[in-house]
Amino acid sequence: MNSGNGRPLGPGARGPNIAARALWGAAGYPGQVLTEEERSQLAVISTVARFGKGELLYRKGDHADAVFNLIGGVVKSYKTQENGLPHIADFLFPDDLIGLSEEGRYVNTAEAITAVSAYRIPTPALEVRLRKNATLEFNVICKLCHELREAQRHAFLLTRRHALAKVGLFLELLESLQAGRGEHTDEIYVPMTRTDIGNYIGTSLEAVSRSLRALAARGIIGFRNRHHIKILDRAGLAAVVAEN
Amino acid sequence: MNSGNGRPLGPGARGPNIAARALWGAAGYPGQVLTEEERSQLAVISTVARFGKGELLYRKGDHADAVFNLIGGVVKSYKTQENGLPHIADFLFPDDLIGLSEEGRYVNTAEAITAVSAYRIPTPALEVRLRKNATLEFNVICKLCHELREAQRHAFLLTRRHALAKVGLFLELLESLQAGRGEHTDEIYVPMTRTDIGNYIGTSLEAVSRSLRALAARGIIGFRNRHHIKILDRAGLAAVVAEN
DNA sequence: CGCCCGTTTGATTTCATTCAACGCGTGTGG
DNA sequence: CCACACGCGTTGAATGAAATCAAACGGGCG
Repeated sequence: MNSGNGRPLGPGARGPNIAARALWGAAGYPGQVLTEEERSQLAVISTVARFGKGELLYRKGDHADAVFNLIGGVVKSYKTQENGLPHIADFLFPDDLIGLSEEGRYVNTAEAITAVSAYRIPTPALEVRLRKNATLEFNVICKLCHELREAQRHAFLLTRRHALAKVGLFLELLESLQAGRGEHTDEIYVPMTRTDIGNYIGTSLEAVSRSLRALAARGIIGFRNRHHIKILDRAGLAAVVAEN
Repeated sequence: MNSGNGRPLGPGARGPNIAARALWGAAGYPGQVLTEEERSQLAVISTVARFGKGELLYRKGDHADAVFNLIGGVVKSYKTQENGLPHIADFLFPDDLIGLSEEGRYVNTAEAITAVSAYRIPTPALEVRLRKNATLEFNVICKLCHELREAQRHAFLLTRRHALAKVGLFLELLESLQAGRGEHTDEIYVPMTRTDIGNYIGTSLEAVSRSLRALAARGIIGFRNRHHIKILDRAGLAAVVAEN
């Protein structure tokens, strides 16, 4: 089972699953914050949806009638700025929650970068559940804090002046996300295009390309192919990132 | 009463107060998310703390034993990067919640930009309250979503290439925050230094200074003094921001 | 096998950083 | 009461790095 494009579900159970880290508790907090019971509860009110590469999960401004909990695949969340260029706010991976809204409307557009499967959880049912189950709700708070920190890391990355440092930090970010999902860490999976990376780190796609090549030329990273990068010299990478 | 450096408390009641916006509900959602009852509950477990300009509320890495709910004054939340330069993650105003932690440790350092008064809410007591009161908890979720959107706006701002556009967006941001707090909107209060602004928008302090002066030269903004700016030409400002 | 999208590489231009000096206002001490 | 010093802000000139425009390349998919 689970032989499709997705990754295996969490240990045993089926149903929505959320990855986050402890807020105040001890360090040994598991990556998953929902109990089996809660996952089942959420499973009752949710459906599984599938999207092909390039398909939209929703559009900015749409009525926000559901949130999505990714099962497999990668999603980019973006908005288009006044000048027409897109700004990618976030890349989303399995066990992430997506569909943030403001006053009933989605604030970003979500597009599948790869084939995607996700639990679709209608917001009215979710809100009812949340108000009833304080523990579930607390876990959602943990997840939101987690995403808040991610957004702050993103902003932190964007203050780098040199494209080299931005790309380096981006790679470190991707790797840490991958590690956080419990996947192998010997190679970084880079599902998005150079253009997407540029729209995330705030540079032109050419600068992304040049930076990656420069890192490779210095022996800091190596390519298996366009979407699989290996970090060969961690200290060197850290140095590049640090010198801004 | 309330004649000190603080601003008046919310309508009538005393106790912690949180500003946020609706998630899924109707548009007519009030800026304040706590009921009188909840404010009183929180008041029981919290104390009022005061900090002078330049004083630290807490340091990055400290054991996170409390969160703060600002009553009056302005706080900057920052971390120092590898190269030694500070990055300001956030400016915090009255009714904001501050003291985000990861696994029991503060992730940023918080410093008072002006004289500050704040409710200090110990985390253990808060967690107990949250787990008991689902509505209170739901409101905290609203607040966190709000802050998440703010962080994404920050990242959005940081992708601007030209310092002029960054400063313009920063002014619009300050103004919208001010409006969200229900204060007058005819003049923007800019409590932070040029250096702080630079550390927030990712430019040198000189670029901030030059950009502000350029905006003034174009008649887009006007100065009453260093910390009070008036927007004279909104369309012009929007144009500057839009052309990246 | 050939097309097309994504990527790489190159030359020019532009803007922010950097280093440096000066101005301004405030608070302090003589 | 004045002088000075210090922090903060402004202004100027030179350097450097990325954006932009443009063209060639490669790999994957029909």
